[in-house]
Amino acid sequence: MVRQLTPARAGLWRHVSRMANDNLGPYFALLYEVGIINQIGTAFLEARLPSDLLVSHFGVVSHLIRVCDGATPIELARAFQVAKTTMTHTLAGLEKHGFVEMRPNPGDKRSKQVWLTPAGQQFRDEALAKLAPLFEALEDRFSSRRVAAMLPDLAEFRSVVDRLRDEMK
Amino acid sequence: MVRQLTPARAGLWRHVSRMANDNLGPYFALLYEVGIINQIGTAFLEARLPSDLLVSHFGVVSHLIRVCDGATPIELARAFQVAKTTMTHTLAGLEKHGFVEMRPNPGDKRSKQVWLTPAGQQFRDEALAKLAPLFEALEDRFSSRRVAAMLPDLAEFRSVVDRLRDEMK
DNA sequence: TCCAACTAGTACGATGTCGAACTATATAAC
DNA sequence: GTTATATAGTTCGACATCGTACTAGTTGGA
Repeated sequence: MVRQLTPARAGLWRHVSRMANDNLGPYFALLYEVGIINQIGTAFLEARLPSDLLVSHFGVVSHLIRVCDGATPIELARAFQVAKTTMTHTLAGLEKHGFVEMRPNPGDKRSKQVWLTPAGQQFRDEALAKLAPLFEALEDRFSSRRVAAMLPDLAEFRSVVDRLRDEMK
Repeated sequence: MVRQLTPARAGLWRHVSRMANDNLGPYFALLYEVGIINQIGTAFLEARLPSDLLVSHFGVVSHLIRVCDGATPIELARAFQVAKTTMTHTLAGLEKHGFVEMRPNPGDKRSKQVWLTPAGQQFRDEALAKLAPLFEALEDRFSSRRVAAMLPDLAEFRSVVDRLRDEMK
């Protein structure tokens, strides 16, 4: 999962972000930073997962543990904002590994429920354990307190963009 | 390019971000916000591009205009942090549209140079024009000044993670 | 000079994600 | 109750991205 090309880390938005002369610059710059952080974060996690498992698999298992076990595939698709066909694919992978179990939804015969298995629990625990030293190293260079301080503005911006997206659909 | 599923906008990291009880929370929460913003930003732009063109095409053209016309494919691949095979594919698309022109690199017979055509210029101008009203709407709800204020911390975090990534490779 | 190691670019196959189309079930309107 | 519409999930085909493997050309050290 590690990229063939190592240097630079530019990303989609760097270039555009230099357009200046108007007020678009900061928005593009934000998207630039955000794109890279997302990319690196995903790559970090994925490099510490079994080779045939992706961040999406980790995410689903985490969701079942933390938010609600027995969620339906469509709920999961919405939670992760992916197409439902993509969730079908992801769940098939998890089922093949024995990390989740699909059961019929007693309240709706069209639907199913996704339940975590002990193996799925273990998968998530191990992934988190492998991630720990990484976050310790991070803490030394950019404290979680500083990150926490950035969160409110970032969340508000996200929320604004999210609503704007729906309105402009 | 508009998603089949509209609601929620959760994303990869929400779930994990609630693990609490330790200092990992803020990091995961940041990755969650960042993932969504990136996703929405890309979808916004892509929805305003001709249907068979992606943000990557827009990015390459912007790069040629703003950073350096006549760049080599490998330079572009590094700049965007994608595999060189991906850049080959992207450039083929741009060439098919007549937006760029591939010429031999006079200094290295293995290599090529990518040059923008007038049509490529126009493509970028039109894309930016379509984007303008969107950013005006944004300005009303979350000013570019506020975004600019967020940038230094975000850029530093990005830089830290970027270096960490190389060290832990 | 010559050869080993490296680099630029492409071809190919694998895989993840998507939208469209479909089946089965649910819901709402009449 | 019947029928139209909406929803859950799958299958399928399209396509973007990736890694591997290859060719052609470059570079640096014996």
